[in-house]
Amino acid sequence: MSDRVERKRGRRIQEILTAAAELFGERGYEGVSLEDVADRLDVTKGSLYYYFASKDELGTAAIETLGNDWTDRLEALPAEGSATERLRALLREHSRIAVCEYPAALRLFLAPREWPAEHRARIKEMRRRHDRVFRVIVEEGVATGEFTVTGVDPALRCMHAAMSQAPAWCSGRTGADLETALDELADTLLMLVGRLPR
Amino acid sequence: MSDRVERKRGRRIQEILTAAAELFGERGYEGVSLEDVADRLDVTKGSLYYYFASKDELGTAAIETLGNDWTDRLEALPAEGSATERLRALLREHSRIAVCEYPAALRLFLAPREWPAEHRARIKEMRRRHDRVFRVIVEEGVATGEFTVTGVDPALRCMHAAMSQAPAWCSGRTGADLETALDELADTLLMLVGRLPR
Amino acid sequence: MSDRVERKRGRRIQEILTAAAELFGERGYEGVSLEDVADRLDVTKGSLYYYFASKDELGTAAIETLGNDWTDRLEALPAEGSATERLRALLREHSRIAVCEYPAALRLFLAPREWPAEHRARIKEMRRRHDRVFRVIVEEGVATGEFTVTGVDPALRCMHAAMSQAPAWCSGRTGADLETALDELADTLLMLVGRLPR
Amino acid sequence: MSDRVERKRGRRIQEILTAAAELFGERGYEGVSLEDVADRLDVTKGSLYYYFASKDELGTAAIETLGNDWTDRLEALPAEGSATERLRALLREHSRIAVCEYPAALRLFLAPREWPAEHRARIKEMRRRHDRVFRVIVEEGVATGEFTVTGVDPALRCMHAAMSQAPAWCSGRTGADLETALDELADTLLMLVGRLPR
DNA sequence: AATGAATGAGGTTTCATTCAT
DNA sequence: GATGAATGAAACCTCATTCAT
Repeated sequence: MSDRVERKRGRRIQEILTAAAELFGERGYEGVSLEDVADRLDVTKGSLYYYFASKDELGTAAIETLGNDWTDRLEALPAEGSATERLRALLREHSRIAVCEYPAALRLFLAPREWPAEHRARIKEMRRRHDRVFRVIVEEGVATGEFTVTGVDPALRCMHAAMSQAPAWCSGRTGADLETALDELADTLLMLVGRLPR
Repeated sequence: MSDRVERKRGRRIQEILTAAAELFGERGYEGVSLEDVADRLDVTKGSLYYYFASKDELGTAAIETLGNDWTDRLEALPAEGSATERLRALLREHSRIAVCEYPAALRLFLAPREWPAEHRARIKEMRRRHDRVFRVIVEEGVATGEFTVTGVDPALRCMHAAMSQAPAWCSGRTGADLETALDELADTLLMLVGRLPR
Repeated sequence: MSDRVERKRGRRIQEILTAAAELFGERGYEGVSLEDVADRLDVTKGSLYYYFASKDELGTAAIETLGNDWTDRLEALPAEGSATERLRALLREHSRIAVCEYPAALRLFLAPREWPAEHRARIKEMRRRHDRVFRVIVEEGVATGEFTVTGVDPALRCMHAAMSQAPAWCSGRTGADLETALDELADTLLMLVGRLPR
Repeated sequence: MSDRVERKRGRRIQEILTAAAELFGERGYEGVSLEDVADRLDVTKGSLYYYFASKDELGTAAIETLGNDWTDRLEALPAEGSATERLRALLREHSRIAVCEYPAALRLFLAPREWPAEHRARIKEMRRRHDRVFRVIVEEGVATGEFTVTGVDPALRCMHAAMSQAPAWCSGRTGADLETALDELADTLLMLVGRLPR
C-alpha cells in the first residue's frame, strides 16, 4: 500500500475515533450504537467495519484516543507554581473537561469492562500515562514535604473517582456557578494530600 | 388475600429482589436481562411479570431494597468513640460491603438513570437516608472542631465516589491484603475531613 | 349436583357473561384480556376457567348473551304505529344501544371470527332471532306496499352494517346533538325500504 | 445515494407495502404479525425495520398505499352516463375490489385505530380523496334533482359501511352468483339516494 | 473504500392457559 | 369453587455483524 493511501487511511481512522470518542464520552459505551457513530460521520454502519473489526475494537481505540487527548491537554498546563498550585490547576481542568465535554467518559474508565485482549496493553499504557501527570506532582509534593498522604496510590485513586462524578454534581451549572463548584471540588480534593483549606 | 398467602407473596418478592439486587449489583442494570434474573430463580421470564410490571419497576425495587439493606447495616455499627473513629468504621464497612457483596452496585447509584416517576421519590428517600448516616457524623465532627472541611457536601460526595471504586481497586484481594487496602482507603478518605494520618 | 348448587352456578355464569359482554362490547374481543374480565368481577383469571374452557368459549357465550339482551330490548319496543314508524323506532333504538352502551359490540358480529364449532349453532340462532325483529317489520311493510325493496336480505344487511358504524359517527356527541345524528341515520336507512324523506 | 439505488429501494419498499397491504387487507392490522409479513417476503423480521421504524409505520404506509390504489382504480372508471349509472358502477367496483382482493381491508378504515401522529394527516387525506370520488357524484345527482337524500354525509357513510360488509356477504360466491350479489347490493344502496328499483 | 441490505440473536412485554393447593 | 403462581409461545423491537456489489 502506498504511503499516501496509508496516510489517508490513518486520517479516516482518526476522524472515526474522534466521533466515536465524543459519543462514548457523552453517553457511555452501551448508550451508543454503531449506527450513532456512523450517523455522526455521515457514513453507513458497514463502513466502520472496514476500519474496525468490532464495536469492542472501535470502543477500545476510541477510548484510547480520548484518554490520550485528555492527557495531552493536562500536560499542556503551565508547569509553574508550587505543587499545590499545579495540582489544583490539574484537578480543575480535568474536572472541567469531564463536565463540559465528556460527561460519560469517566464511566468508561471506571466500569470494569473487559476490553479485547489485543488492546488491553495499550489501554493500560494510556491510563498509566494519564495517571503519571498527577502522580509526578503528588510525589514531588510529598518529597518536598508540601503534601502529606497515607499513600500516593489511594490518594490518586480517590481523586480520580471523585472527579469522575463531577459531571453528575455539576450538571446544569454554568458560568460562575460552575466555577464555584469546580473550586470547591478542587479544594476538597487537595485535602487528600493534606492541604487544608484556609 | 389471606395473611398467610400475603406473607408468602412478600417472601417471594423478597427472593426476587434479592436475586435481582445481587445481579444488578454485580453487573449493573443494563448488564442484566430478565432472563438472567429468572434463571437465577429457576423460573421463566414471564413469572417475574406476575410480581413486577416491568424491568424498570423490578430494577427500582431491587435497588431500593439493596440500598436500604446497606443503610441498615451501616446504622447497626456501634455508635461509640470519637467522630473520627465512627466515620472510619463507616467508611471501612461501606467499602467492604461494596467490595465483597455488590461490586457493581454503586454504579447503579452513580449513573444517572431515569427511574420511573412513581418510584423516584422512594429512591430519593433511600439515598437521603443513606447519605445521612455519613452526614450526621461529619457535621458533628465539624461542629466540635474535630473535622475541617471545605464543604460538607463536596466531602461527602468525594467519599462516596471514592468508595464506589473500591471494588475495582480491591478486586482479587482477600484476607489481610484486603484489610490493608480497606484501611488505606479509609485513612485516605479521612483526610477529606482534615484528619491527617499519624 | 343439587338444584341449589346448579342455580348458583348459573347465576355466577350470568354475572361473568354480563361483565364479559360489557367489556367485549366496549373494546372488542382482542381488546379485552381475561385479566380484564376477572378484574371487573373481582376474581382471578383462573376462576374463569372453572366456568369456561377457554377465552373463545367465554367470548362466544358472552356475545350470545349480549346479542340476546339486545334483541330483548328491541322486542320490548311498543308494537304500535305503521311499519315505517316501528322500523324507525327500531333503527333508532338499535343505534342508540350501539352508541351508548356497546361501541365495539357490532364489530364482534361483523368481523369474521371463527367461533368454536360447538357454539356456532347457538350464535347463529341468536343472530337469526335478532335479524327477525327487523325482518318481520320489513316484510310486513313490503306486503302492505308501504315499503319497496330490491331484496329484503340486502336491505337488512345494509341497515345492520350501517348501524354498526354508528358508534364511530356519533362518538363524542351527546344530548340533542346525538338525537339529531340518530334521527338522520334512521331517516337515511328508511330510504333502503323506499321511504323517502319528507 | 445514487438514483439507481434509490429507485431500487423504492421498489423494495413497494414490494413490502404490497405484501403488507395484502395481509392487512386479508386479516386486519392486529391479525398480522411482522413475522407474517416477513415470511411472505422471504426475509426475516429484522429486515422490515430497515425500511420501517415500527409496525405502526409499516401499517400506516401499507394502508395508505392500499387506499390510494383503490381510489386510483375507482377514478379510472369511465365518467359517462347519468349520475345514477356512474354511482352504480362505482358501488359495484368498490364492492368487487373489497370482495375479491381485500376482504378485511375495510375493517382497517372502519375500526377506530389511532395511527401515529406523523401519519395521521396523510391517512386523512387518503380517506378524503377516496370519499370524494363518491361525494362528487352524489352531490351532482342531488343538484340536478336526480338524487334525493336526507343528508349527503349519512348517505355516504351508510354506503361505505354496507360495502365494507360485502366480503362477508359474498364470501364463497363466484361467477354469475357473485355478479348477482353485487348487483343486488348496488341497487339496494342506490335507494339511499332515492333511486327506487324498477 | 464504501454501501445498502439482510441476518439472527437477544431483549422486554403480553397473555391464554395450566395446576397444586 | 377459587386462588396464586407459573408457564411458554408469540409479539414488537434493537443492534452488532456479515456480505455482495
